Amino acid sequence: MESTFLKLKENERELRKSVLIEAAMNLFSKKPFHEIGMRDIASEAGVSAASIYRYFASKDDLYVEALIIDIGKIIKKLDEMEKRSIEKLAITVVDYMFDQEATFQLMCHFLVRGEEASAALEKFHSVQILFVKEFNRIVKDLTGEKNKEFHSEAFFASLAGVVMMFRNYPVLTKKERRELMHKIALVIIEKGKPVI
Amino acid sequence: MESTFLKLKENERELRKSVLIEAAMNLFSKKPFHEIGMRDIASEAGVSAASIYRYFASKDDLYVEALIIDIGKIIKKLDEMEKRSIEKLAITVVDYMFDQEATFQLMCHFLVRGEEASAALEKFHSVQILFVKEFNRIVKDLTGEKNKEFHSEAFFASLAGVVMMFRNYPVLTKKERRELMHKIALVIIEKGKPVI
DNA sequence: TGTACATCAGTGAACGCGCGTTCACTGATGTAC
DNA sequence: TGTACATCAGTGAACGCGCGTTCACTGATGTAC
Repeated sequence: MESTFLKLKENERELRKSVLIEAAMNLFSKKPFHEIGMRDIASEAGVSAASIYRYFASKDDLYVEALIIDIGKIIKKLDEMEKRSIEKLAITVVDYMFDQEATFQLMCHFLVRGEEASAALEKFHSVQILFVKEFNRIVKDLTGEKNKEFHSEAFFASLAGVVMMFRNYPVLTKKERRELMHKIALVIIEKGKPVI
Repeated sequence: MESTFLKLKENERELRKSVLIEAAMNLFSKKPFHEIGMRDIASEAGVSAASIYRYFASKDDLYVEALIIDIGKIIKKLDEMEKRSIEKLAITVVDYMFDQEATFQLMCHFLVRGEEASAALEKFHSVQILFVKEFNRIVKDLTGEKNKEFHSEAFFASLAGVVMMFRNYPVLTKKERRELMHKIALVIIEKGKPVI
């Protein structure tokens, strides 16, 4: 009985956390990443900034948990993808990173800062490893080949680089940028031909 | 006579600018990118923070000019490379981005922030286009093929992605990370085989 | 040669702001006896 | 049933700090006549 109550409370706590995380994720598409502060997230969620610290140790801690949930969604999306092919995988990944400002910004936020060695960064590193493994599994499932592990790592890293490089590419419209990224993604996976 | 004096003055001004830029570039390897402020750059250069604003309109303006100079150096380095091959090109690019913290951070700084539309960002966009063209030229010179333009774009973007993804990859030592990145870079250019 | 003026590098101090985070407190709910 | 106590979500206000940038000013150098 007691433990059930405790569990309910724990669930409720998790729910509250995810409300805060979703508020943050919402904001990312409304406001430039670097202009978002704790007060913004709080008011988006309808609470005070101080409240957030009941649930997260720091801003980076909230961010890393947000990214974890988001990565879970990507993995799920890739797993449930219909008519799976390596081309479709690439397009889906590129589109996700292009459209979900939150995902991309959070990913860069943690990837680009090295050093520092905070608790949040350690958490991120665990997720990073986990994601690489999951992505590798998905690629393996798809190709059936016993390809060496670093191939799928090369694959994802390349796609990430393409999105980073061209998501704000000048002159082009958003639509053209998307098409360019798709084109390049297909170049990357083009089989049996020189890549460059 | 007058115009000579004016020119000398202009030269001196450019020299002073480059002193500030070099001070900033120096700092990037000493201190995490996001902890560097105008006062740091100023004291590294031996002037006051206010002085910087005699030469640069803003922090981002200084940064973008620093990046321009750095990109010039990369292009020069790639052009002067001995025993040129596409493999060596890849390794050189990867190493440069891995070792020159300044280059990598500045590149990400401008690539990741979109929107905003500041004067500095517009400057960056010109350089971005210019760099893509130069890099394309180098790749073309090297391969001799009439490869389509987006191939060299795919190539560089992939390498950038690899560095972003693995430069702080946990568990591994710095040496192992470098080796991993080299390995992946070679996978990316591996010809006549499936990329993934 | 001397004097008045213009130019501009350089600066210390301050402005103004916003940030992440903490504190002391309230009030609601559940628990113990 | 009532009372004392514990727990904890939530908060307004403040802390403390550092940032990019501006301002009013000094002083050196060059120019004009």
